Amino acid sequence: MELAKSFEPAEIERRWYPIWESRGYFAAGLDTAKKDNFCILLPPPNVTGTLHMGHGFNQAIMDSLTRYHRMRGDNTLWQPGTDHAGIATQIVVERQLDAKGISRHDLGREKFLEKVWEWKEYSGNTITKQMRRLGTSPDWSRERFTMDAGLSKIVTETFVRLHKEGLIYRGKRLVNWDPKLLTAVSDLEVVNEEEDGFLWHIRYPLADANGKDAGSLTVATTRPETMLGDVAVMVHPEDERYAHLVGKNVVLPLCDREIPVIADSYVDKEFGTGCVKVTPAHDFNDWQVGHRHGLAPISILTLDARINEHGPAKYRGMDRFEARKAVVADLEAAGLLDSVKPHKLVVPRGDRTGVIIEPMLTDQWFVAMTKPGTDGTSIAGKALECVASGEIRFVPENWVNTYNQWLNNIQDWCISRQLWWGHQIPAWYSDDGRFYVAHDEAEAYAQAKRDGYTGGLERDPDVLDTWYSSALWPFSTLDWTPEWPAKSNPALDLYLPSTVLVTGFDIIFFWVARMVMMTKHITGKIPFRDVYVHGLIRDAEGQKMSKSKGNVLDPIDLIDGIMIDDLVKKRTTGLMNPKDAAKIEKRTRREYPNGIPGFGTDALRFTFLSLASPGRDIKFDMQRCEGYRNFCNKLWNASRFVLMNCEGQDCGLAPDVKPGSDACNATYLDFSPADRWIVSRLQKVEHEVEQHFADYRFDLLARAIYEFVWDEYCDWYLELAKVQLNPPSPSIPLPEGEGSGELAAGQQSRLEAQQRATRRTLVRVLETVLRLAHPLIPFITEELWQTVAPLAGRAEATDGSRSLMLQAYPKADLSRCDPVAEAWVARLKEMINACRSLRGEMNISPAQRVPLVGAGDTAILGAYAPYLAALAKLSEVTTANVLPNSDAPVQIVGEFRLMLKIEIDVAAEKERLAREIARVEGEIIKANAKLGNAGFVERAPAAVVAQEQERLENFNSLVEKLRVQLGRLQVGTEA
RNA sequence: GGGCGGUUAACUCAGCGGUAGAGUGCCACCUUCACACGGUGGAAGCCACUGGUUCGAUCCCAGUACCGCCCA
Repeated sequence: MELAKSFEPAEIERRWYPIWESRGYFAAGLDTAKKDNFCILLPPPNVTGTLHMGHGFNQAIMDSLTRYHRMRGDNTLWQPGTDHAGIATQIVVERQLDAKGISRHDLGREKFLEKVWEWKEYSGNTITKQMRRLGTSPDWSRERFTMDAGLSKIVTETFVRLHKEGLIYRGKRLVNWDPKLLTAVSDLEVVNEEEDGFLWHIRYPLADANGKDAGSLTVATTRPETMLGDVAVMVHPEDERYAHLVGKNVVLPLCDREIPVIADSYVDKEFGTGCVKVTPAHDFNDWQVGHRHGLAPISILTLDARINEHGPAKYRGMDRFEARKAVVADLEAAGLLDSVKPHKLVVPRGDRTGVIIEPMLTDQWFVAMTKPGTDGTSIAGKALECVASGEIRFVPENWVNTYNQWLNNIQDWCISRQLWWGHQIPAWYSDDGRFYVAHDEAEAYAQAKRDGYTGGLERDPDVLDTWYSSALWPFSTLDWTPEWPAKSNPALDLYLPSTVLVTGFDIIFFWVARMVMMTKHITGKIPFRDVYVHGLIRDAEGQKMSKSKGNVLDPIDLIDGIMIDDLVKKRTTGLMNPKDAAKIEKRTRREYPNGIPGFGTDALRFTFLSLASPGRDIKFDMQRCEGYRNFCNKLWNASRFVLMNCEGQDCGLAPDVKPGSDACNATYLDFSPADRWIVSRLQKVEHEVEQHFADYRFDLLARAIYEFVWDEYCDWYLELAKVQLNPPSPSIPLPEGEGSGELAAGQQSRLEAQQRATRRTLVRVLETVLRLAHPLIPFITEELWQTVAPLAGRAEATDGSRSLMLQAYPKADLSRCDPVAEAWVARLKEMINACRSLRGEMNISPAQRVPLVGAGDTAILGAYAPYLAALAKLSEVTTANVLPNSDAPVQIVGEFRLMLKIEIDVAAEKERLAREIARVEGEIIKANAKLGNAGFVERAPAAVVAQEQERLENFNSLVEKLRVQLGRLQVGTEA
């Protein structure tokens, strides 16, 4: 089959993916006899929409690892699935309903959930379709969803267990409350950011038994409206200014209440007036203070953040911001407002809604993080231990700090959410305030009965934090059972713990730490051995990609390409704030005036992997993507070349011929130093690649492959092979002693043996490269391999029923490294480069062939001659013991001197030589200085000193020859 | 306030105790029979700054500046 002239990815991708999938190549390996098992859990994407660049990046890494281990013959599982993403998904669906003027309450819980399930089907399918476009190879037959029946059952089971152990509890606590969503959220779902605000100084008059004006205390606050819920004023115990007032009362303005002045070291004497109001129901720190001082909190806000019945009648029903204005105005009217100053403060906002989070006193469920369990260790303690002991390893390891720091300061985890979409909490309430945590309603009733309660039970309407079920992912997706380990299955036995978790640092707390905690606590096993933490994909300016900024890229658009109008439309529809549209459109049109060209999946994947340097975020650079698309094209065309030269030819693959065997001798296969060199280099690359996979250094791995293919195989070996396949034309004299003229029969057969060896090397190296690169760029390699492999003797069947996916991954055979051949080629390259740079400096057109005279070992020069002639565009190569006396430019390569026989500008050549002499003299001065330094000679390692001496000798000999050459020019011109 | 990372060519990034690298871009030449998504040659860097350790520092250590992130 003739290959297209250039690589056209679209059709190839469309064709291969269904073949791989339908043939079951992605299926989990369940061979219990194998000792190497490799498993990756897909961080389940949220069913809130579509995949973004971060997913593409994350998945390119995981798929490369999976394909690599699968080819290595390991039992392999890449476990896919999606996350119900409680809040996020509920918001998406609510917004859709909103557009039709319907609220979720209009529908009712049951009907609303039906709508969400519909959305889940749609979104889930979109995501898995996109993953397929990325060429990912998870075991789709094992796809899970966090709200599947099986996973839900495990959620209930763990909840009941933890509750029984006293590690899940219900309590009235101050929690982060989102007044828009009307639900509690966890600490992690609150984003604290500094914003501009004000600091109000308010005077609280001292209460005096006689009713006279006894002065006042001035408190500073950023939230004046919360004063309605004040229960005290506090000062620092060592603050002399206020010491005499501690224990007295002040009158709370606007409210008809007296509150005490207390002393607590929490107060910062230097901040504001050194005098702080205490509002335990609306501030986390004040809650602690109130608790220490036995002050009952007064909650003044309703759940939607309006003043409630505990506030003065005037303010009741006002929104918190409206109330703030009213309170400030009234204080001012009363002459109690001392000052208002601009002030920067940290404002907590809900990460989903952006509204200001209100600390709110509510009944919620919590997981106890630091309370010792029945085995004496807390959940957080276990998570710390797993990492401290080295059972779990972070890559790069500095993330351990982040992990430890968080776990060492962890608060109990609020897991209840006042939402509808999610796992409903398995707790049932009696009419009289008792509750029963059970696997199901029947069990709850049984418990109630034993408890002496015979009335009705009502299930807790709340659902669990979406991360609760995510925390169970490492074992819930493997169909863990409550009876485990008595009842298990092969996947669970083989793949818990999994090998590596590949994730961004943004979810170390949300997800990674919680998986460790829950998996370790419930199963006693760690969830995974390695945590490979990669950076975030940012846009070209280093900005985080977000819909509202309008800088998101869809990985599919980089694969297929997109017209500018479509891109603008995509970026500007469905905005939270439609006002951004104009700005986004302008920016997009400026950045992509012609839209985005399609690069294909392989190029995109290769780009992601190349950019995956550890410990840093990625500014996504489309030009890099273009460069790697070009690389794919290069590989494609190199394959075309090999096929053109090898298809239908004898590629030296007679069945009984193995490298090193007797049959592999000069009469059948005559490998040149160039052949042996490329094979030698190949071993080194294979070796490097193995190391880079083990170290998760995908950037170096991609580069090793890139450089081998382009710089070694294409730029050099293919060019050298052309010489071997097309014997030198008679115009280039053969080395001395071999003569020109008719080839003798023996020479003819030797030539054939050489060409056979060349073809064999061409095709075998290429075939190996395709296997080597397949985990990174699966489509192009598969397509090419189908044609290349039969020629390389790697595939018996040529009907297309075999796949590169199932081939063995190349393994380095370092005994095939060949230093002699490497040195031979290195010197040849030097000579060719020397000729090329001479040509360049002499401004010789690439089209012009020029003659060369070489002086030095004539046998070696003779062997190099045909290669030199072809690669340096020489019309003829002659050898001589002494270079002719001429003005022609000369390059010195080791012991060899190469002269291009051309007419030149003598002045220019003299200048060139002088420049070169100056450069080398500079090096000589540096080397001499070094070697003249007693400290260096005495203390530096002998090898380093010897190396320096050798350099110096080389420079000295070079400069001498250069001077001779320059001298000859001067003599020549003077004569 | 605590912690982490970054600063290397115009851009995006590797690297590393002993000769500073790649891709893209730029300049010149070349449509040579795999590839113009190409070839050959070339220009381009006080490796942020200041000290220290060392025979030797872009690299290790300390500090400074700037940029970014996380936590409180």
